[in-house]
Amino acid sequence: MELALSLGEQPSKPFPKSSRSRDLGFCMAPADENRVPSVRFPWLTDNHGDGRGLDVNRLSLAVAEESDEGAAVSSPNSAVSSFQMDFGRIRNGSKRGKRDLKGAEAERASNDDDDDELNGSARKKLRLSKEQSAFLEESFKEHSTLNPKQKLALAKQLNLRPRQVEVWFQNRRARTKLKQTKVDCEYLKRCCETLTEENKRLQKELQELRALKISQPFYMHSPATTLTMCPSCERVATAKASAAGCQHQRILLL
DNA sequence: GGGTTTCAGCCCTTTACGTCA
DNA sequence: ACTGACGTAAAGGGCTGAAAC
Repeated sequence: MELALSLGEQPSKPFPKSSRSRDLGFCMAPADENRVPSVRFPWLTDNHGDGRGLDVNRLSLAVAEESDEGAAVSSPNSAVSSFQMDFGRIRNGSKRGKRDLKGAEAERASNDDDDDELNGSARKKLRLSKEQSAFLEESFKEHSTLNPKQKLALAKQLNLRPRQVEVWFQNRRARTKLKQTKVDCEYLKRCCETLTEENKRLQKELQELRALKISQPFYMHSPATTLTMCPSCERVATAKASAAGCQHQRILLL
């Protein structure tokens, strides 16, 4: 499978909505770089005869042509799922259903023979091939969002429906955000631990000083208002201690 | 020019499926 | 063979901005 696509041009609206299209500003490695999907796809030349994964070749879908936003050719299983999903959406009157009505109708018109097989069946989830995932990943590194042209180009290049590319990018952004959230969470956790340690240390110091106050009550004559900060050790000291050159004694009135 | 409607894109949550230990 | 955890494709709904009216 040849994967050579230049998305050269910048999206016309790369991050069109400031509040919603948040540029996460970093690029993470794919979560499952080494994962090799074992499901084989019939549009890949070495797929045949494996017997593993979805046996979509046996579905009597004669149509490889997709009408969805102009994608040229798609996989048989994506054709199956696309039809099923569009049909469901239209039946339910969902927003997406309305959006895809035209394409789905066209598709259905060319798939009338398959109605009986597909009615009421659950969606068939496909897994993208390693090559498809890798290419999408590369594209994502270039831009985390796609304009319609880029989406179509990617879809055509990868033999996917534009909707699949769109969904992949949505899910990919979600994964990126989730990872970033986890990283942030870890950072905050460490901050919290550090602050807890600091708090413990200060509490301990406070206890020591209180004990000192009890054991050496004569140092405690000065009222709190006369306390000054020792410039060398930056601790609060009595005026007397300070005037005497501050021996860095921990004399505090608490 | 401002209000309304429609459309499309995005995000978030959930569902369902595939894979693996 | 079975099962639970995990990853991920996809659905559905809400929100928003842009364009058309």
